[in-house]
Amino acid sequence: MVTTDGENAIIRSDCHTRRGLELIADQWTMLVIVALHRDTKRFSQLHAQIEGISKKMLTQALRGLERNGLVKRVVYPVVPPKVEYSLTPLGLTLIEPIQALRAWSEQHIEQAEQARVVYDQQDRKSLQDDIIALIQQRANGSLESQGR
Amino acid sequence: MVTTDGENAIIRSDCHTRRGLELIADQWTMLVIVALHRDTKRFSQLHAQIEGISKKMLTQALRGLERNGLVKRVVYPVVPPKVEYSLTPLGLTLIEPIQALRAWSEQHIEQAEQARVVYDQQDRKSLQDDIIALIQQRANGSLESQGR
DNA sequence: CCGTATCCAAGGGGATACTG
DNA sequence: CAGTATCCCCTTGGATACGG
Repeated sequence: MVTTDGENAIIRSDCHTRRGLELIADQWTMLVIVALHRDTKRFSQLHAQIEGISKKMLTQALRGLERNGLVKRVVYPVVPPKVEYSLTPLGLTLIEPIQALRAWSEQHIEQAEQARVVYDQQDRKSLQDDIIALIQQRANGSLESQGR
Repeated sequence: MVTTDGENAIIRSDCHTRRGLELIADQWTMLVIVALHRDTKRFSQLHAQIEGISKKMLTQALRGLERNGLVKRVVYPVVPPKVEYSLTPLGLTLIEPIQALRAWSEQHIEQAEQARVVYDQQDRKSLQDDIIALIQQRANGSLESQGR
């Protein structure tokens, strides 16, 4: 009996994939990398460019990227302060896989969101059904107690 | 004056990329997709295969994937219950970009983690320096108050 | 300008027990 | 087996104020 098995291997918590995901698998980190694609940027530029990110979250994402050698941080000792962020050579290697994700989003996100609409409609529908069934039950209950 | 500008465009909260990231950019979802790569799997199989995931988190990830049309859920009305999960055609299209991330991890994760060790060492070092400086300050302080 | 420090409300997520 | 429900702690993340 031949078991290729590769598909059923345990995805260990210390496998390369998971350690990789720990670095970038959140809502902000990949966006910061996208924003730094090609250009060096200042903190305030990034903050303005990524809609909705707070300073706290931006700082957090940048620190994580810097810590893992994906982003370089350069402080200019001037007043007012000036700090520039850029991708390191290692950080640049992430552009390709992230672009793949962006391309997927361009092509497929609408289909996924349409599926979601259908799913949520079904959800609401069965919720309604449940409520109707519940009302039926209660109605029967009061009829019974009236009957006795 | 020519401004290509493409690099400085605002990353809007409703752009395709961000809507795509909302679907999969967390610690578990992509792993579930990886686990379902090729094979249909039962809930318990997935739970066993993805080390460290709780039933709650697995359920949550699967519901999200199902909701967005990336995973198909089939319930067999038998005792004991049996539920099978598999990637939809749409879900299958995600394999490629995710494989790109896995490949990146294989190639680069060690370099990133080495950078992290260096970064953390520097952190500890400057913390030590700060403590030393603090002790110096206090020592000077007590000398001054003694002097008077 | 580029953050850090602090406070605080909201929710994430584990442990456990329970159901069909 | 495949979840759901509940409790509860602890983290997350926004708002605000402050510091270099």
